[in-house]
Amino acid sequence: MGRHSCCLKQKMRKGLWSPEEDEKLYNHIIRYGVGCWSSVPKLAGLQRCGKSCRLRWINYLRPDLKRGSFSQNEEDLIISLHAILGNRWSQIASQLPGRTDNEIKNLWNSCLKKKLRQRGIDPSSHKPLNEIKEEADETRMCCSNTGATSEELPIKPVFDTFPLIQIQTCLDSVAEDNVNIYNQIHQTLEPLGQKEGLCDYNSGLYVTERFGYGESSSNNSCYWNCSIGSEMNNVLGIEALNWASADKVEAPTHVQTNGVESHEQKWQEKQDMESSEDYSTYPLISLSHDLSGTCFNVPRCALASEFNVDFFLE
DNA sequence: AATAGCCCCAACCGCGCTTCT
DNA sequence: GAGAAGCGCGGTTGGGGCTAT
Repeated sequence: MGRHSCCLKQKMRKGLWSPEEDEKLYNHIIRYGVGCWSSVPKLAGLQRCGKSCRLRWINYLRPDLKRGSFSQNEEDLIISLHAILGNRWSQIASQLPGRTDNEIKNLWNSCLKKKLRQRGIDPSSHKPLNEIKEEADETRMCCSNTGATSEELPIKPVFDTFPLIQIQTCLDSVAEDNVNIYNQIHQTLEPLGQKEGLCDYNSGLYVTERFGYGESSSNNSCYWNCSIGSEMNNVLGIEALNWASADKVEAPTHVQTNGVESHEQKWQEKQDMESSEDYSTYPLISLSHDLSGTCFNVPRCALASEFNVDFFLE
């Protein structure tokens, strides 16, 4: 793999962008769109690598960028999201319209970490600092009792703080006024993350929205797309699917397998007619055998009711 | 006024993943 | 299937501005 071929070429300009360069890049993208980044500098008449152009556009030139300092609400939202997502700056940025991952990363490293420490909170774990200290003391005690150093102790699997579900939804509607977002997300998802066997986040079940990075949507009816990786069963076994409840899907799921639709329509009918049909009777485990590559489209409202997190709904 | 230290932020770097050939 | 190319992400760096001495 190595470095980009464009970066190996000589005579590429580096460092700060001049206003002329900005203008060239801006005009080019406004007129022709991005297309292939590696060809952008040549077409725009710039002596920069495509990567540099991409970065400049995303972090500075994009017309939808919000300028100015972060509001208190934005800062609170970043802290809340960081508690769940960790250093996934691009995912955090996708919840803050007009803000870039770089900007948020810089804010975190320069200000928010400091603020949290001042409040007595450890910025990496989001736990009270005294709690962290107690844990460290316990570890030290344990080490001294066994005669082992902390490095020699058996390694307990470390799990991502944001298991199973990557929520990439546009929270613009709540960013300004939902002060309880952290508690809602955290209280709901933390128990899931704590369950054993639920924690292969990359190969397991994940949820993303259909729209991608940098895009936002006010479309309330969009679905979360839950894909089950082919390695799911290998890595986790059948228990991995017990993610929402012990043995059932409490929320209605729309399952598309080989183009065959199933529950979406029923869900809609239920919504429309307040049908009394009980969807909790669909056992999830029974679906688990041939789900490799299967795509679940879970209505957002269904997850909202499942997780009791009302910010999912606008 | 000079300068040392700190802070902030734009930009670079390296790596992993995806797509293309 | 393998290698190359492209893209995106997170970590890091370096320079400019501000402040304290």
